[in-house]
Amino acid sequence: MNTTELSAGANTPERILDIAEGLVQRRGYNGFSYADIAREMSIAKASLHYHYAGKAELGEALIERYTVRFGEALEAIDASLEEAGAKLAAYADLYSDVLRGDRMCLCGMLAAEYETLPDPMSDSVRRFFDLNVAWLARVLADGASAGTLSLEASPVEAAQGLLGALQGAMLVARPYRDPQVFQAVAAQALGGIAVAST
Amino acid sequence: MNTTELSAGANTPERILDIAEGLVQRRGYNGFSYADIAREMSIAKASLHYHYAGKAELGEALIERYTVRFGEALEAIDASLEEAGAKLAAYADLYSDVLRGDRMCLCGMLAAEYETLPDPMSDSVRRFFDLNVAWLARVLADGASAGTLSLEASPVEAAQGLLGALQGAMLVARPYRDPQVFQAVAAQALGGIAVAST
DNA sequence: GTCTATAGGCAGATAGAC
DNA sequence: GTCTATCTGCCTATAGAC
Repeated sequence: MNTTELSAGANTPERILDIAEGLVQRRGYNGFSYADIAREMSIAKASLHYHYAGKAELGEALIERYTVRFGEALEAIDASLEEAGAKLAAYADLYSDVLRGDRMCLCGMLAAEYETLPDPMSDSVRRFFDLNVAWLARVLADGASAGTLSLEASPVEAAQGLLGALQGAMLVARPYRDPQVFQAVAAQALGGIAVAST
Repeated sequence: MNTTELSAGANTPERILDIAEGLVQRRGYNGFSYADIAREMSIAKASLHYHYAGKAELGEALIERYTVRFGEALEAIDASLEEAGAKLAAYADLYSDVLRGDRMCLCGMLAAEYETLPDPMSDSVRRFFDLNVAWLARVLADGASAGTLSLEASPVEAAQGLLGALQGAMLVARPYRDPQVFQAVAAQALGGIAVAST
């Protein structure tokens, strides 16, 4: 996913989000503080509260921006690729981008911390997953009716399976600090569904 | 996995581990405190330090006990089942037990928080994964040479894929608070490998 | 072994000057 | 918008009585 910090000349609220996003993806919501952001920006802690009233509001903004970006990436895949298998491969690539710098998917990390999140944040995490499952289920159903994919479960169940496998791939790859582990896991998840690459 | 708190008459160090284990599985290492344990045990915070000098030592003890238990469960599977597919199903059941009470695998949770853990803890998490991958790779290789499983990757890669899929299944099931989601994801991960149920 | 008391630090957050 | 100063609360951890 294109979460890249091309924020050289970005405004302050965006730069805060960029830095906070990386911190959450690496250390989790409960593993970073305003002091971490302030240090990295060479700004005072108190200044951050001007842009985001509290940590909960910052967290919400983080998920909101991330979900919008992800949704746009999914639309871009729909616009540029036809075949379902190719779309799934592109989907997996979205995540392999994330792995650089020992990150996880923002919402995968927050799913682990789910029980400790403020309610608005946990609701937003769930919506991110809903978005992913809905998109995947549609692509899988299309592939199945076109005959290029074979599903052994319902499209929604298969979609949950794919999402889970990819999120899990990022999770277990962390202790090994080896992107290859993610690639192997992802390839296997996709391979279980693909039938013909035409 | 049988992590059940049958610790009615257990001694204090074990009861501390039981409660801390549940807290980490639900809230993460950075999401609980000595105060949480003390409250649940109706004991003073300071008393906990007599049994575990610091949070890091408690965390190490947690992973150590969990890994030993898990290893014993794997040995029990080896002792009671012959066919590789049946062993894999029993392995998945180990995790579905964990899900009760909105928990994750202890080490799956710690893998997310990996970058924030004290070194001895992160090393132990990695050892837990190594143990799992080694066991799974052996079972998969046995199944492949017996002809009951078909592998499209090396045994180790397939093992990583299976581990990742199951850990991911626990992760994405959390926002839905629905064990069925885990079951669907797990079934799909296993289905991608099974060939003949004889 | 468990307690009370407390140290010392860092968290998130606010007030008010500039 | 950003700063300094400060508040309050919780955290991990220790000292020492019982």
